[in-house]
Amino acid sequence: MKSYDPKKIEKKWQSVWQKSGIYTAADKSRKPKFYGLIEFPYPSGDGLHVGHVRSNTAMDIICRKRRMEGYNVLYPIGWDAFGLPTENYALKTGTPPKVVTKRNTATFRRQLQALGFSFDWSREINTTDPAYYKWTQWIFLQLWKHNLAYKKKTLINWCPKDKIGLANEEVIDGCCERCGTPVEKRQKEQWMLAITQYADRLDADLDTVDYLPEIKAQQRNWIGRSEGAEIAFSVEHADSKINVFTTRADTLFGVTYIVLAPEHDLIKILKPKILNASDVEAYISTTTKKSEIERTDIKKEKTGIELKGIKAINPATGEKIPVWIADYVLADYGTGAVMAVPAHDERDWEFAQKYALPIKEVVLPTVIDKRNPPMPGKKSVERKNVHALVRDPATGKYLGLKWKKFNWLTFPMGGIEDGENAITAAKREVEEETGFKNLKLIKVITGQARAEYFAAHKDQNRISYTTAVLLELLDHTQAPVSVEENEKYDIVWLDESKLNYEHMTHAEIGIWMHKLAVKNPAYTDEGILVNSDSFTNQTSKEARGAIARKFGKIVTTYKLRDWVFSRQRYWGEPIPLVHCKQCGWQAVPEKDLPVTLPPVKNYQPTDTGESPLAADTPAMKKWRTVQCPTCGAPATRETDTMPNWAGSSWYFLRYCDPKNKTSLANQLKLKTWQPVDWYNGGMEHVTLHLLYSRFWNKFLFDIGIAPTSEPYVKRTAHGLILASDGEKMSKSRGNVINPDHIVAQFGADTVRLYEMFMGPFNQAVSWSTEGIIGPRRFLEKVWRLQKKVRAKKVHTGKDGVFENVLQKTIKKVSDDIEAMQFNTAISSLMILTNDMEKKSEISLRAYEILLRLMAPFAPHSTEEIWHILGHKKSIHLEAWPSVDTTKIQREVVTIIVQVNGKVRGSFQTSAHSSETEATTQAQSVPSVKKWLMDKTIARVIYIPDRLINIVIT
RNA sequence: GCCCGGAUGGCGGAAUUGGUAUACGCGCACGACUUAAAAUCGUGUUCCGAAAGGAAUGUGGGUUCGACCCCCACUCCGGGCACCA
Repeated sequence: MKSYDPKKIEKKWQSVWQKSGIYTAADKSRKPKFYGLIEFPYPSGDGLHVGHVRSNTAMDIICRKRRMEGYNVLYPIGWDAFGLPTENYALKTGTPPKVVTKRNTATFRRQLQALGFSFDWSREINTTDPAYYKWTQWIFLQLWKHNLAYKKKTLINWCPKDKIGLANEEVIDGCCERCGTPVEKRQKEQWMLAITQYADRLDADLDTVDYLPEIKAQQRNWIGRSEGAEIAFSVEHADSKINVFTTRADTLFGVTYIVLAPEHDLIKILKPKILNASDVEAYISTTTKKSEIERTDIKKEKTGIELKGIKAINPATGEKIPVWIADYVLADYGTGAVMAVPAHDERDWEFAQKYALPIKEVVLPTVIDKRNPPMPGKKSVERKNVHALVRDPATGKYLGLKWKKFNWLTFPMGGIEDGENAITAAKREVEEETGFKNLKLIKVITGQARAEYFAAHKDQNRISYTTAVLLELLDHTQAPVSVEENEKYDIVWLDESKLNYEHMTHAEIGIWMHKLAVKNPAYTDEGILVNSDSFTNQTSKEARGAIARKFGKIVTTYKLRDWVFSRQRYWGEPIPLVHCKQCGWQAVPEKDLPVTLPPVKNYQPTDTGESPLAADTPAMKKWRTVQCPTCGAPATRETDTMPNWAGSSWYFLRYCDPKNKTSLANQLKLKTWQPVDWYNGGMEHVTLHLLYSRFWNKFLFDIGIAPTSEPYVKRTAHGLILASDGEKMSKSRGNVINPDHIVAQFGADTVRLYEMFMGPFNQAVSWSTEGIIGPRRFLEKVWRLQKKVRAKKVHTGKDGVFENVLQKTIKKVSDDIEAMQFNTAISSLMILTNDMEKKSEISLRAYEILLRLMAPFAPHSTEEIWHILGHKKSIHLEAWPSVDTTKIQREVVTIIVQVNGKVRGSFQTSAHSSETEATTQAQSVPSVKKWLMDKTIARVIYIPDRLINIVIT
């Protein structure tokens, strides 16, 4: 037997597979189809990353298993090759992006092939190939024809370093996603795609797909669906109305002012009436000059300015309220105007506090005393109460009353009488009940709380509206306390840890403690309405709908914005439109597609931010000048290009028919392969790319091209591979692992196994240079098992006691691959291998089952052994082993014996023993006996075939 | 601040979802083979303890015959969103 030498066998099999085309997907087949997809790589100059290897191997294992299970599998590969790094490289070196791309894809192709992925290379695509981007342009034209693409002068995010407009999605913490430079705002005409028109479906249809829950959550979060109400506030002495969007219509009676975004249109209309117009203008100009980071910095203090002379009218109360502008209100969310309810919104509270605006409470926190709930049928009495929280600064303890007649522990408390406020009432109660009279007010714990309970001593239900006041003891001087009061309770001092509903009688205490703990006292939760006219005493939920319907209308808004689709760059798909002075924007006729990128000398965007295609050179002028397709007059091409999200928004469709010259893909072929059954990729793409491609697919579905409304049935995500220092791999840190090197050192099969074994697939893991030897040793062990195979070519039906282990492994590996638990699948293969190694000989049948189970993980070495065993056909065309579940059950089982929950021994017995049998046997186990001596058995818990727990007293 | 994850030996990580915690791999120690080394194989490897036994899954409580797993409170780490009204 030769020794295992991956260098000799891997190249050989790769070229055999390539020549025989065993991974080529058949457009026509009687087998069921399976479409497995990975995110096609961006062929960067750095070459393949070990992270690519991880995700590609995972889907490769799944696809290989599907083939063995009898599926017609499509596992395609291509290049998402438009984009900035290539263009920047071209800029630096003068090498045309086309050339760079060709070189990089060649490297990637070689690297991917060296890892033995079962891609159907005959379907390779490249987004920068004019034959491909012809259809990207075609799709754009369909969007344009359906009014989903429009040009709009808009404030865009501008990166001064890259000189490029960025989509909101490409701005991270106010900085450019690529280079980290703070982003500026610039006015620019941009092509936009109206993705917001699909917002509702993009959200709702998530219910129909099988994505990991966290992926759905992130998509929903990004779409930001929010149901609320739009309410119009009329402006005094003006025709204009201010529309606000709110999710809390129940707080309408608490609105004390209105705030407009500085960009709000109404400001210009109202300008003649604004008394302080010049100050207002000054404020607006300072805010628009602020950078995105400054403006959205949540920690900064809010600023604003009142529109003097303007009053809005609260439609619910008829009150005249001031109108402000402030940059904490976003122009492009909702209506760009908010109704401010400082009592119930933290931002409004902060603003009101700063500018001394009134605060009106309309929602009270409500508790029902669980220990003492209102009794149905008893009459209800309302009371206004005060609770006095008195702290002794010397000890930090709080004054409490331990009642003698009832099992109560309370604060000093009582009703607020006529002529009193909460503070005077609190001080009076403290003195009456405890005698302490020298008290300092710390604060009124803002607002009332509403509590419902049954007052047994009065046989009535109480609804109390209680204010809590925090006081501090100045000294221990005590006035005499009446005999009557003294008989009621003892004074106790309570530690802060006792201030909760478990120890104390007050149901409201949780509210007090919460309010004491937070800085911002606005009550933003739901409750019961007060001061709200006919809505008073309704719950927030009831009132929200009712008020919205009475004073406005119910609407849904989204955080999602339209997609900025223009880039002022060279290395992207030219937007296929021309502009004619007479006819306006015109589509390039379909027969003239693709609009190809002309060669240019200089890839540098102009300082005004125009694409190199707009450069003032004769060659570019010549490229730009065309005839208007409608009137024939001279017209000009659009010089903006598409973002690199464009090509990846529909590539999964092109794979179905990659060479089609007359349509983006043949309808029959699309129907054969769509939708993608399983799409795996990085978490970093689950918001943007996933959303954009779902949008394009939905649009293509609507116009009858894509066969399904959702492109992906199932979406999973892999974790990152970090360097051994736990940091991200990067050239600058010098901690990058090059797949070429490790393939050369250990072989592709070892690399594949290691990357699948190193940790849970969905979690980030650090690369370990030491750990990779484990999988290599494992492969060598499997290799050496060859010599233990008894009687080659003779199969027997079963393998005795060993059969059980074998069947369990088949089940475990099969299940684990489906759940992407590759690490435990490999672990169970190792266990089986270790078992086999301990035997003096193994059956050919058992060995071949092991090889077939391993084939998706280690395709080269298993193929080689398969042929050494005498097979002529590829192992990858063999059937996946099936489980015989009857053989998983064992006849003899080990039962664990516990005494009082602690393991004291175990015994072997036949399966399915009765409880009585098991109990008798358990009691006779020597190591158990001594624990049972002189003890009475109180109870026995028996889990059949597993465990018995004897409870003694 | 909000929403998702996560915390288990020296290290990466298992645990049938409430039933023997630490599978599998790395590392380490000792042994075999060898002139020697590498490779390979064998044995051991959570902690305390000579042993009997005890303790232990981030911390503190709870439910249970029994908790890594469920509940409550908290600490730390990672990811996403972030003035979204």
